[in-house]
Amino acid sequence: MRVLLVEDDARIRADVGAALEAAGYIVDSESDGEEGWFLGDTELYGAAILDLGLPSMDGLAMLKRWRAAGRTFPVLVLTARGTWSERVEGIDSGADDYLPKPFRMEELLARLRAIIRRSRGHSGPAISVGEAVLDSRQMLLTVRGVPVSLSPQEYRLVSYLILNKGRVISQQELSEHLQSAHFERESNAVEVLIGRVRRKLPTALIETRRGFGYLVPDDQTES
Amino acid sequence: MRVLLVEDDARIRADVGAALEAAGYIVDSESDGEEGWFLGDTELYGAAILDLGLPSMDGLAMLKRWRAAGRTFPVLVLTARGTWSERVEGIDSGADDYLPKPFRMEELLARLRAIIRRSRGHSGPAISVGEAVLDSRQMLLTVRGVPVSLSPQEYRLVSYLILNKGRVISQQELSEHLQSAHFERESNAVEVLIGRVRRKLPTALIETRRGFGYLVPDDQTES
DNA sequence: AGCAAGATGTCAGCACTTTGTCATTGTGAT
DNA sequence: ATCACAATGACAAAGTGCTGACATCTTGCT
Repeated sequence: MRVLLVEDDARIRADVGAALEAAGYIVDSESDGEEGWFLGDTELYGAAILDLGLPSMDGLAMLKRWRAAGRTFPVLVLTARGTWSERVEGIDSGADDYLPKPFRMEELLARLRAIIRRSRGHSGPAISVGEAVLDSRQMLLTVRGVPVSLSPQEYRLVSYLILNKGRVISQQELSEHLQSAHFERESNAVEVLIGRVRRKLPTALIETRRGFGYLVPDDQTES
Repeated sequence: MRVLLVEDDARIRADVGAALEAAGYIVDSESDGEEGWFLGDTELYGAAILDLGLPSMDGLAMLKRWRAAGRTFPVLVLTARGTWSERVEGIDSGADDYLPKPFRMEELLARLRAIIRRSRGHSGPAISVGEAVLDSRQMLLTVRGVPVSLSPQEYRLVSYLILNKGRVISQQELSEHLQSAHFERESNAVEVLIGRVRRKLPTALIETRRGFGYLVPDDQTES
C-alpha cells in the first residue's frame, strides 16, 4: 500500500515516515504543498496524510482541488491548530479523518487503517458473463452496454441463472426460487418466463438442457 | 435520514437528540445498551451515535457485535475518558469516528455528516449527480445552478436517493427513512411524494424501477 | 390568539405492466 | 415416426405506479 505524506516539519515527517514504513506501507514524503498536490493528482495512492499548515499551498486548498479533480483516496488531516471551527472546515472539505497534534503514533496508524478499510468496501458488485453485465445495486442487466428492461420476475430469473452460471438449473429449482406459489408440474410458468426474457435479450444467453433445465454458460475466457 | 442515538446520560441524550432533529434527522433515542444493540441490529439506520460508557452492555461490545453481524452503518463514538489507547481500540473495533466529551454540537454534526457522506463513498461536502447538486450543509438542492424549493419531507427523499445514487431503493426502505414510525404498504404516500418532487424538478432525476423501487442513476464518469 | 399559506397523508380513478394459464405449434432424442 | 418436453401467442386477472382532489395538520406571521 502506497501512502503519500505531506508535512513541512522535517522532524515529524521523518518520524511519521519511519513509523509508516515500519508498519509496512510504502511512503512518498513531501514537504512542499504544490509538489504534494501534484503527486496526489498523478500517482495512485491508497491514502494520504496531509498537514494543514503548509508552505506554497494551503492544505485545505490541496484537498479541495483533489476532490474537485475526482481523486477519492482517503485523506487524514493533521493540524497543530485544533480549533473546532477548523476541524469542521477540514472535515467538510472532504477529509476522511482529522488528527490534532500532538498525537500518538499508534493513534495515527489506527486512524489510517480505519480510513483505508472504509475506502475499500465500496466497489460495485457487478457480475459479467459473456456480453452481459448484471448490476445488483441498480437491479439492471446490460448487454453490450445496452440496458435491458426486465420485470421483477424476469430479473429474478436472470439474476439467479447468472449467479449460478455454469450450472444447470431445473425448472423445479427455478420456480421455487421465484417464490411464486405455483410450482406444480402442470404449470409452464417458467417456460413462459424464459421465453419472455429471451425475446428481450439481444443475445442467446440462456441455453436449454432438454429434460434437465436451463443454463447460462460460464465464459472460459479472460476475467 | 434515520439516526440511532445510544446514550445513558438523559441530559446529553435530550440535547443531542434535539440538535439532530433540528438538523433534519429522524432520531431514535435509547438509553440502554442491550436495547440499543437490538435496534441497530434490526432497523435500518443511516448512522449511529454511541456512548462508550453504557449500562447493560459495553459500547465497544455493541459495536463489535454489529460489525460481526454485518451491520455497516457508520458509527460515531462518544466518550468522556479520552485516553488514546481507548481511541485506538474504538477505531479498530469498527467505529467510523470518535468524539471526546465535551464537544461542540457543531462538531458533532460536522462529523456525523462526514461519516454519513463517507459511508456512501463520497468525499465532497456537496454531492452532484447529473445537473443536480445537493448541499447537505445548506440543505439545498440546485439543478443547473437554480435552487429547488423543497419541503422537508421532499428534501429528505431526494437527499436519501442522491446519497444512495446508483442503487435501487424500495418504497419500503424509503418510507422507513422518511418518518419515525413505519407505515404499511397500503399507503401510497411515497408515490405521492415522488410525484411532487418530480413536478418541482426541471429534469428527470428519479427513475422508477417498476416492482423494485426508485433510483437516481449514477453518472458514468471518472473513478 | 387568529389567520393564511404550506405541508402531508388519504383516497379513488386511470393507464399501463406483469404474470399465470391455456391452446397450439415446434423440436429433439430414441 | 413418435412422444415427451419446450417455445410461443393470446388472453384475462391482478398488480403497480401516477395523478388530481380533498381533508387535516403545521408553521409562520401579524
